[in-house]
Parts: sequence; structure tokens; C-alpha cells
Amino acid sequence: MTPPPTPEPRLSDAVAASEGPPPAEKAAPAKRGSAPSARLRVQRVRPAYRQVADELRSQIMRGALGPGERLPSEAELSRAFGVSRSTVREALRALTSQHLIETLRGVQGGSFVAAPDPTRVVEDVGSALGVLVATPYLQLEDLLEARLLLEPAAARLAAQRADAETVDAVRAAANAPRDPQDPSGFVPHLDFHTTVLMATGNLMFTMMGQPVSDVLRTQLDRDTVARREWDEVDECHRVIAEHIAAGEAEAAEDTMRSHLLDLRGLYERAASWRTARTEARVRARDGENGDRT
Amino acid sequence: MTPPPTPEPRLSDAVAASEGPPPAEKAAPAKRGSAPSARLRVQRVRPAYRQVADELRSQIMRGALGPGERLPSEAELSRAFGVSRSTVREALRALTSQHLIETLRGVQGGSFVAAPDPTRVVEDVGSALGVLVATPYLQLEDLLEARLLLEPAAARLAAQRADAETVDAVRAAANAPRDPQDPSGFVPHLDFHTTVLMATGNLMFTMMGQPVSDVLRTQLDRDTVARREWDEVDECHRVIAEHIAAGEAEAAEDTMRSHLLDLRGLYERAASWRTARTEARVRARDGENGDRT
DNA sequence: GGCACGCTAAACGTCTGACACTTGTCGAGC
DNA sequence: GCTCGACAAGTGTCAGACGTTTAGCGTGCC
Repeated sequence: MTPPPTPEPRLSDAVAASEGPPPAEKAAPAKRGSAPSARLRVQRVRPAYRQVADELRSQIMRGALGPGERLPSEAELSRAFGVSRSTVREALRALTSQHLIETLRGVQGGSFVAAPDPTRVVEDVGSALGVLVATPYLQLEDLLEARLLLEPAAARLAAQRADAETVDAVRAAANAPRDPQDPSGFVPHLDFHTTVLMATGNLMFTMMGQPVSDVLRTQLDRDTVARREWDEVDECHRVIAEHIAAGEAEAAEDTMRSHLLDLRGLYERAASWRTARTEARVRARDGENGDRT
Repeated sequence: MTPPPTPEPRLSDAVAASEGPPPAEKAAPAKRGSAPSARLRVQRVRPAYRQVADELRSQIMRGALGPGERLPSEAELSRAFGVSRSTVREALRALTSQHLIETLRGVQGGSFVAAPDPTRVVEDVGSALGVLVATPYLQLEDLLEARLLLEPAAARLAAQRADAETVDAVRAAANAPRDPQDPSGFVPHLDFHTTVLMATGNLMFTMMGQPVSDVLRTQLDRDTVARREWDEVDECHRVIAEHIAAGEAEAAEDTMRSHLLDLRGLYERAASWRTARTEARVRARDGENGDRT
């Protein structure tokens, strides 16, 4: 830490690209390449766009550039790193897709360090989970178990901490009409479970629980579940909401737990349908051939 | 659904740029453009590289291309989308940095759909948390609370489920010498807490708990904590490990919980030091000026 | 016959330079 | 004083060229 005895040879050194003896690709402070010579399949040289991206990322993460601050223009970066603008742009694209920077056009445009945004994190994690689920790594069962840990605890905390406004939000979410068709049910209805997670006042609960719920939701076809079952679910939500409103932590937790256990059945039923269908599809696809040329 | 009376001029319209009729480029099933005219501050046209990236991402996520499968070459993609190769490359860079594809050089090179990799997810989440912590959104306290929920539960599950091999790993991690200087303490020592999380057999615990631990670790300067305190920590780990080995779920959970409560003190002490230092640094920086030209 | 060497080709990696598009700013004109 | 248009700074996109990496194959020597 603290060490910047290094003057500030930040930008230019790592890249040097075209000329001279490539600077040996700086030691790369471990973290990934731990095994000394284990891997045969080393990557010879990191492409320039990767080096540029890594350098910029590290500057941002290190706090050398604060949120909202503007990076040098692409032209300037390209000069500073000694690479072409295309290369710089590829690096910037990488940072953009990690939500580290945002880019605006026009005069006063440029790339700006993005403000940290929990929503994006939740989305990203959700999408990552979506990919992971249905691999042997991650089973539906694992998600259900995680949820069974998180949400009852969240309900308890919500009951202990929620202020009047938050309680209103929870109530509203519990009583939101389960609109038969409306796709954009508007914010207040942003799902009962999400609202409870947020009512803990601890963002970690939202960030851990929300992606799980999101993935589980995609596993549930609307039509796998009968209308009567939805009604039972809604009733459960209302009971939990009232426990939270009344500050009955224990009851809120217990009710949430049993609610989740009820839901588990639905998910497992849906899952078995799903795998059956998937297998059918795989068989079908094996029949034809590589489509994408 | 079906709000888009807009035909489907997604890719081609904004892109068409120079020449004639690009191949209309497959319908691309909506998914993003929802709000009809609600938002005033709409973004006029998404850049082509974003559209290409989104389309490819959606194809991958939808499963149209399976892990390991090869995407068309950049030249082919550029023809298919009716954009230049640079544009395609910017799109690919975005996907790469989301770990959705990997790119190889040489004959037989190309972009391949990446296999889902939990390790990457953990790293990404960790880095996202690192950015978020120290914002008003996320407090150290929140991380500690989350950990206090996750890890005792993990210890319990580990005690209930761990097989002989896993128990060995946990024991090894607990007894790994706390190397005074060695930075790469090698894998078995990959941290006791991580090992316990993995011993649950539920990847979700690792994916939720590991990033939290990682971030917390970075908050702890080695020298904030006295040697004697580390010894106590190690002793605690050994006790927990033995509980897990013995299958004593309840004891494992309780011991882990009290261990974490002990640690909390350390973290809070470190945090207060840290903020003091940070404030000093900020004052210092306000003194100087913008460095990057 | 077998092995080493070098050539070839397919893809990615990078560069150059140009032009189009966006958008805030500022000045001219009413 | 206000409106409108030109300007400028920056990003977005394109086209084409050349370098680099690497698997595969053919040739020639031993």
C-alpha cells in the first residue's frame, strides 16, 4: 500500500507495442498465475487491448479516478499508451461492459468513471447464475437451499428494522394485484420477495437474494402453476407482510420459511417438466445438424 | 407482448450507415425496448457495437450456441450483421469481458462460447462488491452481517454432509501454517473460510460467501492485527474443523458464529483506522491537482 | 521409413486515415 | 434579450492493409 514511489510511469510502459523489446510483460503480481511452471498452455503475450483495459481498470479500482471523473479522450489515450485508437476503443468496450465506465457522445462527451450501481450488480449476478444453473455445478436444489437461508432471515430483519415507509412498500407489494397479463406491473409490484429483501436495509441481502429469485422465476413457466396455487401464494405474502408490519420477527421468519417450503414443490415440479422437454429438444437437435454456418 | 408495431428494423436501421440493404438480419426477439414513450431521457440510437453484442449475447444465453461452440469468424460476422469488422470486434470485446466467449488466435482460432465458470463469477462479484463497499449503499457492517448469516449455516451443512475427502481439506485448511511472508500460500491454504463454504457442497454458498470474505480481507491490513490475535483465530479454525469432522452440526454452527463475532471487532477496528487514513489522503489530494493531462 | 524443417493459410491483432454523427457552446442577427 | 445557426470536440463507423499466431501438411534429408 501507499507506495507509489513509482513516479507515474503509468500509462506508457506496459504497452510499447510496436517498437523495442517488449518489456517482458511485467511480472503480473500473481493472483492468477500462481503455479510456477505448471501450465504448459500459457498465453504468450496479452493483446494490447487487454493490457490497456487492465491498466485502466486498475487505475479506476485503485481510486486514481473517482466516479464521474472523465478519462482522457480516445485520441489522448491512444497517444499515451502508444497504441491505435481502435485498440483503445476495444479496451474501453471491455470496461463499459463491466459497468466501470460510461461513454457519451458529442462535445463534452467522453468516457466517465461510472458510479457504483447495485442494480447492475444484481443484474450481472443474475445473468451469471442463469448461465451456471443447469450445469452440474449448480442445481436448482442449491438455489432453493440458498433462498431458504436468505429470505427467512431477511423477513426477520425486516420485521425488526422496517420503518413506516418500508412497511408500506412491503404491504403494497404483498397486495399488488397479480395482473393476469400486464408485463410491466410497475415498480411497487417489483415482487414481494425483492421488497422484503430490500426491507432489511442491508444491500447484501438484496444482492444475494434477488438474483436467486430472478433465476428461479425464469424456471417457472406461468402455466405450470394453477391459478389456485397463485392465490395461496398471494395469501402467504399478505400474512408475512403483516408479521413484518407488526414487528413480529419470529413469526415473519417462520412464515417465510414455510412459504418457501411450499414453493419448493412448485419449482421441483416445473423442473422435472423442463428437463423432460429439454431432453426432447436435444434429441431433436441431434437429428438435424450444425445450423449456424 | 407484441407492443412493437415497429417491424423489426433493429440491426439494419441504425447501422445501415453507408450502403444499401443489409440482409435484414434475423428478427431479434425484443427483450429490451419496452417502454413505449415513457422515458424522456431515452438514448437515441444504440451504437451498432452494442446491438451486435446484445444480439450475440442473447443467442448465447438462449442456448442457440452451446459452450465450446465456435462463433463465425469476425469477417463472417461483419458480413452477416452488415457492419465493419472493427464494430464486430468491439462487440466481441464486450462479450469477452463478461466471460461469455473466449478468443484464440491462429488457424483454428476464433471466438468460442465459454464454459460457465463459477470461479470467474466469484471474482467478478468480489470485484463488484469491492467497488460498492465504501459507498453509502454498502457498509462494512452489512458485509459482516451477511457473513454472520452465511458461514455458520455453511459450517452446519458442512458438518452434516462432508465426506472424508472434504473433511481432510477442511482440516488441512485449518492447520495450514500461517506463513509470515509467503504471498502464494498455495492452494490448500486457500483460506479456511472458503474451504468451509465449499464443503457445503452447495456452490451458492461459495458464490455468496467468498466474495464477502475477499472484500473483508482487503479491508484488513496485516499489521492492524497483532500476532497473538492471529493465533486465536487459528485456534478457532481448528476447533470448527474438528466439529465439522465429527459431524457435530450444532456445535460447528455455534462455534463459527462466535468466531465471526470475535472477528467483527478486528474489522471494525481496522475500518476506523482506514477511514481516518482515507480522510487524510483526501485532504492531501485536494491540495494538489489534476495530474492526468 | 521416420523425423525435422519450413511453407501455407485461416484467424485474430493492430494500425492508419478518413468521414459521419452528436451535442454543447458561442456568436451573429433580429 | 432571445433565437437560430455555425463551430468544435469527441465518439461512432468504415475500409483496407499488414503483422502475428498457429495448426496442418508437404518435402527432403538421414
